[in-house]
Amino acid sequence: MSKSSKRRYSSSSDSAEETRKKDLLERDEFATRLKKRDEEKVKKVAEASGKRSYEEAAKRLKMEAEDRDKILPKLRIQSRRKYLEKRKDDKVVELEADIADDEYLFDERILTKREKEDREHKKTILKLAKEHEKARELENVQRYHMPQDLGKGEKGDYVEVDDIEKLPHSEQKKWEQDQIRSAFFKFGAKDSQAQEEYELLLDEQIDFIQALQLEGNKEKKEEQEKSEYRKMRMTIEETKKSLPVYPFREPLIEAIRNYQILIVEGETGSGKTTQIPQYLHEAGFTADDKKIGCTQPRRVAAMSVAARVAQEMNVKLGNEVGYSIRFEDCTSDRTVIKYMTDGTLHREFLSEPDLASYSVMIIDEAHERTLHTDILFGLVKDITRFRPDLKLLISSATLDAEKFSKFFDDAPIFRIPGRRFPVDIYYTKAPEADYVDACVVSVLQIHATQPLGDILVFLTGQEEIETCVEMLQERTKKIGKKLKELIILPVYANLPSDMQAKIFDPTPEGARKVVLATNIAETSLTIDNIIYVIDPGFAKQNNFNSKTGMESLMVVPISKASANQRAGRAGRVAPGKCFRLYTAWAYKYELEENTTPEIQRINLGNAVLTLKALGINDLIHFDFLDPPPHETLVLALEQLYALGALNHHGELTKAGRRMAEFPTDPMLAKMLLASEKYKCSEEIVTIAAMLSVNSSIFYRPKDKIIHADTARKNFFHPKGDHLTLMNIYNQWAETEHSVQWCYENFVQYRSMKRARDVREQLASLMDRVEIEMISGVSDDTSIRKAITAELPRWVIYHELVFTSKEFMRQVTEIESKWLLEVAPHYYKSKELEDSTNKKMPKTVGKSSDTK
DNA sequence: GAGCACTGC
Repeated sequence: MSKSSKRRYSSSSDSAEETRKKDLLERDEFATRLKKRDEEKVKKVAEASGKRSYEEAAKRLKMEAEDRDKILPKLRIQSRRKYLEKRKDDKVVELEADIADDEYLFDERILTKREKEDREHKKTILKLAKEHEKARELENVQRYHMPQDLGKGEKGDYVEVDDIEKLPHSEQKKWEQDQIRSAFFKFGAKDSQAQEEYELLLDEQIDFIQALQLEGNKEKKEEQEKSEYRKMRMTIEETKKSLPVYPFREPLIEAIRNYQILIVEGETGSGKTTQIPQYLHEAGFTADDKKIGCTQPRRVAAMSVAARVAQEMNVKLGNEVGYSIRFEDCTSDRTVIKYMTDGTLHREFLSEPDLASYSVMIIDEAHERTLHTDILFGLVKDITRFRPDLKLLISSATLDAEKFSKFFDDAPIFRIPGRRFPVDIYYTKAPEADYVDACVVSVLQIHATQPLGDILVFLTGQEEIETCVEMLQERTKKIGKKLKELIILPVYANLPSDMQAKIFDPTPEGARKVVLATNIAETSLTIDNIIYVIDPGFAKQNNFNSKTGMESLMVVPISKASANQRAGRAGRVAPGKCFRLYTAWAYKYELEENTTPEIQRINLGNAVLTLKALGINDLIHFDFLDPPPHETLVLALEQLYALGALNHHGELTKAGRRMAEFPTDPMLAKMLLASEKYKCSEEIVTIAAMLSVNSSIFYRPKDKIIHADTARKNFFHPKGDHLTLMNIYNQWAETEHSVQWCYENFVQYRSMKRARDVREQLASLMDRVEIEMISGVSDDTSIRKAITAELPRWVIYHELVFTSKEFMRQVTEIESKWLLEVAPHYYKSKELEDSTNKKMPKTVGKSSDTK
């Protein structure tokens, strides 16, 4: 190195040092501004409601109700006028879809009898809407299925037939109702005798052998006797006392007082999720304006549990008891019991790193080991060290408790029994080569030989399910009317909501329902009346290869824990049977004990950025329950450096601090920031929103593939998928977010609605990170330049996925010189020239998502 | 011409 160049090097390093210092200073200033903003917001909320006693609050509620009654007629006229001005049939349809979606949300725990009432109710609403009245306020009332905000003793115009019945149900209520129904099930000699002759109809059969029983702790007889009693209407108080957790109330409170961290081991149906926060509230843990927090892995769970607890405590949802999930914060300054999703708490850490407003934090369903729950373990463990007053409860199903206890410095384990019926487990004598075919045979075999009761089959994906549906339809048609009716229903996340809802329709008398489901039925959906489970033992799993940076979605054998969870689905209503399409030997020796936790399987870009923003610099030594692979962390850090979120010291830059505000992959966050420079923030926000609804925009049913694909071609943009996505969104927005439009174009309304929600959230976050929303100033090129910031390479792909082959999803063509413009710290011009000579892979520059 | 388990922010 020559002297002059050496000098130049050192001087440039000096200025780099200055830039770094300046950036860090700006970052801290930005962080201070954010904090101030948050504090002002909190202050405003507090001022608005003030510190009121309980009586005052009740009084105010009543006054509010009176006020509203006064202005209600006025509002009605206003809303009617507005409605007439902008009369669109779409609106009515949209309302219908909204209701359907909301119903779907809650239907999981809803009874068949109720569904009828629901449908009636929906019709009434639509009728009303069509009369051009109350449309607006109905929308508000119906949105969350909340009881109306009325004073005591008052009745609203369209109060639900039975307010209590309308509320989402907790596990416990479900249990109670299940008991009633189980009494009606027909298990009799008459059935099996009559069906013996059908066995001859089946040309093939699978030999199953019973190996063991998944133990239940309730005998059927005992429960059936009890069900007579249960049929009588129980008061809330009686119901609460009948829960398995109830006898443990005092010892549990005692244990929580004595120990800072407690592992609560309890099976489903023990009532722990709904009762423990109430016990703690009653025991005075919410004094001094402190809250009890409880995290759930799923949105629906957070909402429905909160609703149940509000009902039990006889308060309005959102006041003393509330929930907070993305897009929806249903809490107030009076909230003392707050249910939330684990991801929400993770985000909350950014504005309240010490959880100062909580006295107790409950991490529920810890055994599910979601990414957010795993990160929370490390964060809350850290906090308990400097906040001795914070109580921590880790609630989990059996088996994992010991592990949690060990992680949390040998915290004591508190065991609560659950309630479950026994499930007989059957294995095949020999391995099955084609498990889809084996499923079909097993279903027919059960249908022909076993007493009535619905069947749940676990398959791996949409295609498999569609094949299986076809095969079953064909076979049952051949057999004809000799067998009882078999209702075949598919369910997977990408299936439109109205079709999903069909699995909740009651099975007609004398018929049998068979539900073909993905893993969605393992935890997310609970279907009534399932007596038989068929488990081929496979699932699709996402895996991230940090060496290639590629994600893969492949069919893998499930774990023992997962197999037992599936079997348990048969024992909710009555004693059940689970048919495993693998051998007992395979179960014992080939299946893993537990599914690899998510944190070890996925790209950690966003997680690492959030942790950095929380001031955790040494991620390699962060206290993980199960640490992610070293390479994954390194790759995430490298990627953040490439995006300019970290400087070469590994410190968070100002850009990084801003990026951390977005609940997206860091690549997308960078793209959003870059839109400022290229004056296309509106467009980029749309694209980011569309990208984050992850490729479930198109609905592609097997029988209408051609139609669906033609419809898709209409949106094609020659410059790439990102712009195509923007086209789709804009066209949809132009139709005023029409449902009809979605149907016509084979676009999933649910996904589009979600994109709209995400878009709104991103837009407000843009304001938060001080970026103006600009549109229409720029052309395709600047939009594509901004996209380039997403990932400074030659083609921009949003995802790299290995399924049957390597796929780039969402591809946009870019020019190599833009890389230099966007990421000068990462690319040198020489490097680019060299590599442009190299032969590109075939897919480069081609659009993979829209052909 | 190919394909996309499930969540969550």
